[in-house]
Amino acid sequence: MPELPDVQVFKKYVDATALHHRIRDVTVSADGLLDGVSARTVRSRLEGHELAETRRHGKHLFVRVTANGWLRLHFGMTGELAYFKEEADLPAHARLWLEFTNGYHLAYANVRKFGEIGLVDDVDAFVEAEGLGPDALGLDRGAFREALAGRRGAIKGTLMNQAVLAGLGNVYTDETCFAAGLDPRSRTEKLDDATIGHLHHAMRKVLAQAIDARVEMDRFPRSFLLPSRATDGACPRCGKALRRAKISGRTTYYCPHDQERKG
DNA sequence: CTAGATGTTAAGGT
DNA sequence: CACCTTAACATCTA
Repeated sequence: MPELPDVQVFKKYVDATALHHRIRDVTVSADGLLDGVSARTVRSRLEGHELAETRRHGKHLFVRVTANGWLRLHFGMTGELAYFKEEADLPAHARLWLEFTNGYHLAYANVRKFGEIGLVDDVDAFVEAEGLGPDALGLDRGAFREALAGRRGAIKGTLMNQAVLAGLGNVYTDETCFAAGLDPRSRTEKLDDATIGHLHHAMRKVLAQAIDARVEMDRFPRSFLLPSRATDGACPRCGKALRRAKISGRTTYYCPHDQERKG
C-alpha cells in the first residue's frame, strides 16, 4: 500500500542494502510501466554503475545512479522492493531487477501495472514539471495552510490531491482526519485556522508514527484507524461502529461520533 | 461470478 | 480559467 510512509520505508531499505555496489546486470520486464524510456536505455544507464543515494518526494522514490542521473520509481497500488541473494527469491511480478557484483539483487515488483519506472536528470525539475505539491512531511503549518488556500470541496479530496501536497493517499488521509477528529466531508474552504493547524499536526504525527512502525500493521499505535478497517470496524477511540462511505471517489472510513464536521 | 482494492488521470462539470 | 468529480485503467482476491 504505497503511500508516503511506505515509500519512506522503501527509501530506508535501499539505503541500508543496495547502495555502493557495482551493478553487474539489469533485467527489465516492465511492459507498460516504463515512462518515456526504453528497457534498453534503462539497462545501459544502470549497468556498470552504482546506486549512490536516494530521495523521496510524495510517493515517488528517486535513486541516484553514479554519473548517470536518477532512477525514478512509483509504486502505484501494489509496488514493492526486495533485496535478496538467491535468484529463487525473485518476487512474483518483478518488473525490474539489478544484480550487484556482491551477488545480491534488488527487485522492483508490481502486480498491477499502475506504477512507473523512469529516468530523470534532475529531481526538482521533475517535481516541478509534474506539478506535485510540497512533500507532506516537509512543510510547516504555515506552508500547509498556504497549500490548502483556495481549495474547495471535501477535505478528504484536498488532502489526497498530489498537486496540493504530495504523499497522502486514501489510507493516510483517513488516518489523518481521524487523528484530527475531523469529518472527512468537511469543506476545505470553510475550515478555520485552528482546525487547519490541528490537521497539520495530526498529519505529521500519523506519518511519523507509521514510518516508525515500518508500516507494519501489528506495530501501529492503538490509536490508528487502519487496522480496524480489516477487523471489526469498531472505532479505536469510542468502540462504536465506523462508518464506511464513498467520499471524493474513494471508500472512506470514519467515526461519526469522534469526527466532527466543521464546514 | 461480481465487486472492490492502497494510485493516477482523461473527460466532463461547476 | 481554475478547480473539482467521476469513471476507467490492470490484475488479483474476498
